Amino acid sequence: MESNLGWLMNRAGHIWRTVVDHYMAELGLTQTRWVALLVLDKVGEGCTQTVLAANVGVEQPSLVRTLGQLEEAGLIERRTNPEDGRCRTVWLTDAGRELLGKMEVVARDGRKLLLKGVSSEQRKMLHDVLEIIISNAQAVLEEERK
Amino acid sequence: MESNLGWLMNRAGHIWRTVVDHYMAELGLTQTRWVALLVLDKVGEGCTQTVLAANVGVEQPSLVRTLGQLEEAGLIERRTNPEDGRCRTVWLTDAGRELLGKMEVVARDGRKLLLKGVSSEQRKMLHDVLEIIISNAQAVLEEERK
DNA sequence: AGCACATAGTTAGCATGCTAACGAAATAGA
DNA sequence: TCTATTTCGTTAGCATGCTAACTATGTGCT
Repeated sequence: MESNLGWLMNRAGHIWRTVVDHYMAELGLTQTRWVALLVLDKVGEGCTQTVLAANVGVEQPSLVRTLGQLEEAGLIERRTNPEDGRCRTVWLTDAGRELLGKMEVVARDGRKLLLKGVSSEQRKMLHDVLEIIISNAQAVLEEERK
Repeated sequence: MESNLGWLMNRAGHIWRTVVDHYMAELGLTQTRWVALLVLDKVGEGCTQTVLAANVGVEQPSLVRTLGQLEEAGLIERRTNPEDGRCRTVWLTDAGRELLGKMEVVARDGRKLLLKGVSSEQRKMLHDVLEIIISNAQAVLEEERK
């Protein structure tokens, strides 16, 4: 019954990303890159790479590579931070902002397809439960780190 | 509000796997390998590699590598199929079955930690909603394939 | 029977995730 | 003040996912 909830969580998360990626590919973006862009927009421009990595859900070195690619593609830029020489802040370029507009349309359309047959009540519950699970997981990982 | 449901789905699926993996590592297993073993058990021994790959949620070549590793570790074996020379069926060895027993304990404990604070009603709804989403996604991918 | 096509598994090579280790800059403590 | 530690970004190298292409076997059409 609930013995495969973890299993379903994984499948659902993975296949969701695959579907959206299918459409994002038409914009010339790979999964890694559009995820980074969307999260940058969500977190807010000017954040540090560490903060961005944590929100994307990858380790810093993984993000460094992706940001390098996005920078090379002229979608973002990294600026040095006068207040803290260790950090570099991340910003969208005009081209990046323009692309993001298109991406949001794609993400919304994908969401609509994937949530077909799911009531608004269920959506709300899903949202809440997912947040609980993520919070629990973070607590566990935090605890284990010691 | 619901604009980041896809985002949460992904995070939750990913972090769930990370947490369980944390404990599975103590059994000497990597994420890829324990997932394959659990799914083999769920789908049933004697299935073909294609069926197993579909259920694990990876492409065949990815699974081939993993099965090679599991076979080398003496946890599974691949047998030729007398009825269809193209297929090879996958079976657990005694060592594999024994390890699986331990893995199920780990998976159950992990699930317990991750679902803390989630009511049984919410669990049921989560289960149903995830199945709807997966089903929708499969339909979309199927459609796109044409 | 024979030829085109489909299917299962595999191999090769690329993309992307990770950990480990490093340098530069900030911070804390003697 | 100056030394040890922490933090941020990076590089290097390994593990694992993917697609493309190949071989072997089965299937279907003529």
